[in-house]
Amino acid sequence: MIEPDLTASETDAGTRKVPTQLRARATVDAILQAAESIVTHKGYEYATTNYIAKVAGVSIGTVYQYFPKKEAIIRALIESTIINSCAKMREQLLADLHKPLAHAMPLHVALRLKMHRAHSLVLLRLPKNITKLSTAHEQLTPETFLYTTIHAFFNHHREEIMVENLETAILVCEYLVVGAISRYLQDGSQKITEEEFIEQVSAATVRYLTSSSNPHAKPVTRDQKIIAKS
Amino acid sequence: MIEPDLTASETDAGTRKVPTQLRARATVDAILQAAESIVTHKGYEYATTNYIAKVAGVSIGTVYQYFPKKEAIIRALIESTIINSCAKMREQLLADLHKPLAHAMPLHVALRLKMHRAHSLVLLRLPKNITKLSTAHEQLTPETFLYTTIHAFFNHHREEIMVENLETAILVCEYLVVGAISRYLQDGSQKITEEEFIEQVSAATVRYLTSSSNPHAKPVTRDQKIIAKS
Amino acid sequence: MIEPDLTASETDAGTRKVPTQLRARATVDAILQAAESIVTHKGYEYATTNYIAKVAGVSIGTVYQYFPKKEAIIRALIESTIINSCAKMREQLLADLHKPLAHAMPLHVALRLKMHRAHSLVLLRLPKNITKLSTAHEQLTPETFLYTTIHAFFNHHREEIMVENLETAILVCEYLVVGAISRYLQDGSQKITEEEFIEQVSAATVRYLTSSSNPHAKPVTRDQKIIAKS
Amino acid sequence: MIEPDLTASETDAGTRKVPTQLRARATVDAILQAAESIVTHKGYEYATTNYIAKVAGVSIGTVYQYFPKKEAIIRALIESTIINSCAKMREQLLADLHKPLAHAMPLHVALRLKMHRAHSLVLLRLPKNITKLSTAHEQLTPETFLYTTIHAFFNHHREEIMVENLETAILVCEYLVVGAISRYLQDGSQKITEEEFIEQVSAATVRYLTSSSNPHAKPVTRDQKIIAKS
DNA sequence: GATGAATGAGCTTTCATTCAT
DNA sequence: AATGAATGAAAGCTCATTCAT
Repeated sequence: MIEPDLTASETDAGTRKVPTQLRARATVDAILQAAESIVTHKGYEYATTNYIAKVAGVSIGTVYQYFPKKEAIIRALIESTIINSCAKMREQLLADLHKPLAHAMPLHVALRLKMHRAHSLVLLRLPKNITKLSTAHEQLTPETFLYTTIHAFFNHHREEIMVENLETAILVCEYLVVGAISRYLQDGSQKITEEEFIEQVSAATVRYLTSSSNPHAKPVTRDQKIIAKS
Repeated sequence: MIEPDLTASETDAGTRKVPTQLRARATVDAILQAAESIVTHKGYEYATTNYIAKVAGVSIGTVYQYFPKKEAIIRALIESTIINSCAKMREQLLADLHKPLAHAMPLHVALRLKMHRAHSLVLLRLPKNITKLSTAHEQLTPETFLYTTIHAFFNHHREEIMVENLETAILVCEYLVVGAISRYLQDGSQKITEEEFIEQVSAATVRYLTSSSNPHAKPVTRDQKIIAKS
Repeated sequence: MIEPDLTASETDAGTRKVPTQLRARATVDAILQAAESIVTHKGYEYATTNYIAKVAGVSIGTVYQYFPKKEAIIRALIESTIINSCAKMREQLLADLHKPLAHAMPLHVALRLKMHRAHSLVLLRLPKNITKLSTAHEQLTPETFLYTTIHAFFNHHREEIMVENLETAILVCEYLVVGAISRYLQDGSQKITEEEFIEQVSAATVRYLTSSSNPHAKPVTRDQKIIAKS
Repeated sequence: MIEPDLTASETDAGTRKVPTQLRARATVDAILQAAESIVTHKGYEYATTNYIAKVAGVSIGTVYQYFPKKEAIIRALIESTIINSCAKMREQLLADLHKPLAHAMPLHVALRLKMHRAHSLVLLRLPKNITKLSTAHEQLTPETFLYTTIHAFFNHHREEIMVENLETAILVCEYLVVGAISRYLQDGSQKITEEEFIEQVSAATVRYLTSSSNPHAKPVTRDQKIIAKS
């Protein structure tokens, strides 16, 4: 197991509870890491409780001391992965708030791709594929967690965006970006480099946002389009 | 497929074998339909062989007469679903070949959405989530089945498309359209109507294809395209 | 397993379902017998599903083909034991209907003792000790099953019985007889022979029934008592 | 018991050991009370060692400091319950020694009912249902504990009792009274009030004891008794 | 002594698969 | 060919017990 008193020196005069809690925390982390590792590298069907315990280096009894049922392990895994990933994405979104869309978007797509690559199965597949989990996880999605920040980000670029309804724009961008990343990751065939993928998807998203939403109605856009088309 | 030349034998001048083979075909279909129904309405975890047999109205022994293992049922289900769906899409793509992109794309997105809605789990989730199946199904995807047709379709609209590399354009469009549809279907929240979704995603795709690859250069892009194309 | 076509000759022209059902019936019986044997000879705590299957000579899967959960095995065991035992007791009670109480009672007590000896754990201990079973088995007791017959029996001897309230008499007799038998069987110490036990308990019951219910009020009885006491 | 001479050591002139032992006594009591509470209110199957520890407000390690195995907790619980209950019953039996049977019996039945109601599961069910305990507990029964006193009580009423063999009379009375109480308590149906139950069972017992052993012989019985006694 | 995290044998139950009929 | 009873490896989970702190 992981060293139980790594930080014991700092609270040596503290209660006995501290090392206890540290040890427990380490155990929980080991279990969650084992679960993620198995799900990612071998597939959800291999994530049996006994195997998770084995990989985590603890006994099955210990697993059940911290998680009442297998479902709870997966739930916790999804939760912590989403929270961690979203924290990073939120950070970046805020950092890039003042950059123009065309600069910020590729950075955002790149980070999201990185996040999804690292936790692809957890972020994309587990929540919706395990029927038992679905109900409880309807709001536990990266989208929900990021919504406020994304909204702020889009709002900050409101003038660049030609789509009338901002809500629709946000939603469709989410569908496009996350959907494309998801397909890209699932599609093992290396027909396109990561850099190009990021560039193309960002470009598509930015164009979607910055062109007028109705290409047949708005004169300004129409002109652009006519030019492009001619 | 299990009996690839079954329809061929139907023309065998009414031997005693025909009704037998017809019955076999009916049994196989019943099993596949039962499997799809269960996967779609109850979830993959409910698709046990015994339950599939029950829903199909045959005995478990019969199921194993036609499919050597459970995996084979799922494989056949995916295969037939993909083949059927792709046949329809191919048909439409060819029918719309002569319409401008901006007209054809929404029709295509709408049909794909319809196909995925009907067979969402089969088309999107089963293949990649059942680790054991993945290996054998790397090429068994709608994309592979549709590739030639899609390529023809895009080629036919080559002059409308500003993206230099057509392969890239095709790939990215697939990622965007299928990805977005997949996310939309998984996202139960009805934040956007189907019509609007189709319109927005089509618009995004068309703009991606028809805008110049460098969104910052104004009219020059058109020249670039001409240059690139010449 | 038990010979599946023992009686096949009689229904040889019958459906294929008959041997099937016979086989299934034999399996169910084997399971129930195994369960009773284990509960009786080793104790309820040894009645694990795997061990029951082993003793029954079937696989654990087979057990679960006939019983949805362990509880159901025990339930079925109690049920069939009670039904069989009560059928025999009912028969005897009716046969002895016309004998005077003092003759019929020892016969009844003897049979009940025999029944309880054979199925002591099942009849006496399982139903009330397994918390999960209690609820469903509140009316599934030998008393409930025998009530009508016992009532008829007592009614037939109404004139011999001095207890005013017949319901009370029946109830108290049940408590006394079954309770005493239960204690006798649990008490391994052979301080009294079975014959004497039967005689004494019968005597006690008959005296309880045939003496006046209020020894202080009824003159006839009182006289008897005064005589006895003097 | 675990500390059989604890009360003795309390007189040890207040050494440092006394508070320690007092605490130990309190801990043991807390554990036993927790065990009884769980067995009584939730059922034996809920009496896990961890849960007992929790209810007792001590750690599982502490439980195992006082009891080497779970069995020992149950054993001690039965023991202390029996000892306490029997002490009370012995007291009353001696107090009622000089009352006539017909007066003393209802009082005794009432007290026994009260004792059994309070500790029904412990007194009646635990000892015999836990196979592992049975062996060691063959003599650890209320009957064994009370035997001397009951014998004295019956002996004191010897002239009232018509049953020739006093040992038999005592045994059968125990079977009848305890058995009936046991059934009455298990039978949740309130078909009879407690008062009436006590009255009826007492009456039955008294009649059993005070009637001649041959119910068909009229007054002769008395002579028999005199003969038997002389 | 006291704590409670950790252990692991063993329980209930499921389900893909086999095989006698 | 069709049936469905039977199989048994393996899953999820419990709980008496141990042991480092």
